[in-house]
Formats: sequence, C-alpha cells, structure tokens
Amino acid sequence: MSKSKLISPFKPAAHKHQECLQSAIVAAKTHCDAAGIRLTPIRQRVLELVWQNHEPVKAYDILDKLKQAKSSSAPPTVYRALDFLQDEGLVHKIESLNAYVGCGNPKELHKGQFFICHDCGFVAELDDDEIRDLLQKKAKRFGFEINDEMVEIKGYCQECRGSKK
Amino acid sequence: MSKSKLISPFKPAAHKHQECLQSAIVAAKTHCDAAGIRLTPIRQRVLELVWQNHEPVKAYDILDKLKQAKSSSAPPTVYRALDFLQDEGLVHKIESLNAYVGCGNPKELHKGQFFICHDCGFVAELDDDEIRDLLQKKAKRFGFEINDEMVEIKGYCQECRGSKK
DNA sequence: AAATGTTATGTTATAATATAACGTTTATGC
DNA sequence: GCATAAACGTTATATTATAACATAACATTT
Ligand SMILES: [Zn+2]
Ligand SMILES: [Zn+2]
Ligand SMILES: [Zn+2]
Ligand SMILES: [Zn+2]
Repeated sequence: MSKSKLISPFKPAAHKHQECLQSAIVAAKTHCDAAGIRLTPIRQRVLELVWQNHEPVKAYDILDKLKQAKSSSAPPTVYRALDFLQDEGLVHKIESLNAYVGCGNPKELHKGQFFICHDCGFVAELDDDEIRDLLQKKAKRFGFEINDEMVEIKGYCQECRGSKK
Repeated sequence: MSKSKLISPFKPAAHKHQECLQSAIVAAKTHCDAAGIRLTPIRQRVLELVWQNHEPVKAYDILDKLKQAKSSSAPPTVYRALDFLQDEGLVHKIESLNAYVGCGNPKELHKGQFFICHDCGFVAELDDDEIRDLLQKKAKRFGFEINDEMVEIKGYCQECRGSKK
C-alpha cells in the first residue's frame, strides 16, 4: 500500500506548539524503549531543542543553548546526539541548510520530502510513496539502485503568500 | 511541452572524457558570449576543474589545483568563480556533498535531479518535468509555492551493481 | 562484589567549508 | 583618456563538522 502523509504540515503561527513538543518527546521515549536503546538526558535535551519550533535548527545554536546549562559542552556533544537522533529517525537533516528538524512520524524509519518557506522558515514534511515511486521509475531506466534520497523544496507557504498580497 | 532528459548519463569507465570537457567549455563560451558576460581565465579554469571528471568536486580541491599555477590563490577566488558558474547554470552544487558538478545542458537554466553512485562517485543529471510536476502537485495541496528545488538521490549505478555480483 | 566489556560522555585540538571586508587591478563604455 | 563597474587579490574570520583519546556510566559475567 502506497502512503502519502503530510506528516508535519505548516502550522498556524499561534498553534499550541507545546503539544507538538510533548508528543515528539513521548514518541521518542516510546521508540527508544521499544528498541532497547537509551534516550539519555543529553539526547532528549537536543531533541527538545530541535523541536523548539518548526524551523530547521543549526547545530551550533543547539550548542549555545546546551552551554547555558553546562558551559563545558562542546561540538561533539551536539553532533553525537544529532547522529543518534538521525539514526533512530527522530530527526532529519536538511542538507541544503545544514540544519536539523524533528521528524513528525518517527514510527516508521524514512526519508521525508521537505518543503521550506523562505519567509517564515517553517518546514513541512511529507512522506510520500508517489514521489519515491517516480524517482524509482526514473532510476530504473538507467539501472540505478536507490538507497538514499534527499528532496528539499524551497518556496513560500500559504500563510506567507497571503500576507504578501 | 514536458521534458525529460538524462542530461549527464553514467559513463562507461573508459569513455572519451576529453570530449565531455571540450564540449562543456565550448558551450560555456557560447553561453557567455550570447549573454554578454565574461568567462574569464579563472572562471574557465574552475569550470575545467569541475569538469575534470563526472564526480562532484570539492571547492578546496579546486583551490589546491589553482594554487599549482598561482600559489597565492585563496578561497574567495574559487567561491566567486563557482558562484558565477552556478548563477549562469554552468555548474550545479550537490548540497548533500558540499561539492560541485558541471551541468550537461547549460542552454536552459534549470535545477537538475541528481543520481550519485556511492561506489564510483559518478553523478547522473536528469532534467525532468514529470518529477517537477509531481512536486508541484504535492505542494499545491497545501498552498505552497515552489521557487527552488533540490533532488539528490544516492545509490549504486548499473556498472557498480554489476561488479558487486 | 570484582572484573570485564560496552556505550556514552568529556575534552582538546583541528579539519573542512564558506564568507566578510577592503584594497587594487582590469575591462568597458563614453 | 577617463569614469565607472566588474573582477580579482589579500587577510582575516565565520561556520560546520570530525579526529583522537581519556574518563565515566552502565550492563554482564564470574
Ligand atoms: Zn508546533
Ligand atoms: Zn520524518
Ligand atoms: Zn566524460
Ligand atoms: Zn544541469
């Protein structure tokens, strides 16, 4: 069965983001418990910082925040946590921005397709087999076997388009 | 009319690459002449270095080669030339590798879709409206207006798959 | 509990990628 | 020629990411 989920939609500016954050943390704990791996305090803290909003977050911005609690924090602290979170599908890296966003559906490991607004910075995540199938079809024509895919689309979200009028 | 071009296919290991290079330089000169802009010696040299093969080339590798001719070359030399070449559609950046490849069809300004082999490093470039249209369709569903797109696919090319058997 | 293996973190240093800022040279149009 | 803009030179610095090795925390076996 082919799926097409708008996992993380663009959010109204004033939505209850605390709920997004809470459910992301709960989902992460659930995932790690089930997988028998540890969501350590550092990892959880980094995940919270990635989820501080719906914009991609930079590693060194995370580091700055970590330093507020523990001034000896260093780049490896952040990058290790981000690597862990990415491996577990809790966070995605936006390659074209060198920045990180929380995954809205860590239950199934996947690479999403991302739509990023130039104005407000929000990211929407899609998990869409139709896109994957099409890429697969194209690849097949020249015998290419896909094992990783990055789709990052920039533009303007509905809200920002409206306010430009 | 919808286009789907495999602009830069995966090449047999021993193809006549000199011809790829030559035609890229000629195409670049033609383009710049027509546009009334200058393909200066530095820019041409950087373009040649990007086209040294079909693998993405790193900015600092280009810099090292430039230094062989002129030891005072510095990062801005390379990045300015790369910026120019990208603006003119002669070169594409592969965001997920922080590396650059020559465009196989600079006649029409576009963002390609890239297929990159993990083993041999070769890049194939596609310029495909079917992919664009699908992304457009997906974006439309939540009111997103696309103005930039990045599609980078990693995997194994036909040759490398064959040799693994 | 002691010993051991494994995972996670601390710490220092450095690598790799990219841009800012400002001065100088070179091309181009008048 | 001369004014202007474009390109380039140069130095410094910002940003992003990893290497390398030491220590600590946790789990397993004895
Ligand atoms: Zn939210
Ligand atoms: Zn996701
Ligand atoms: Zn070639
Ligand atoms: Zn191209």
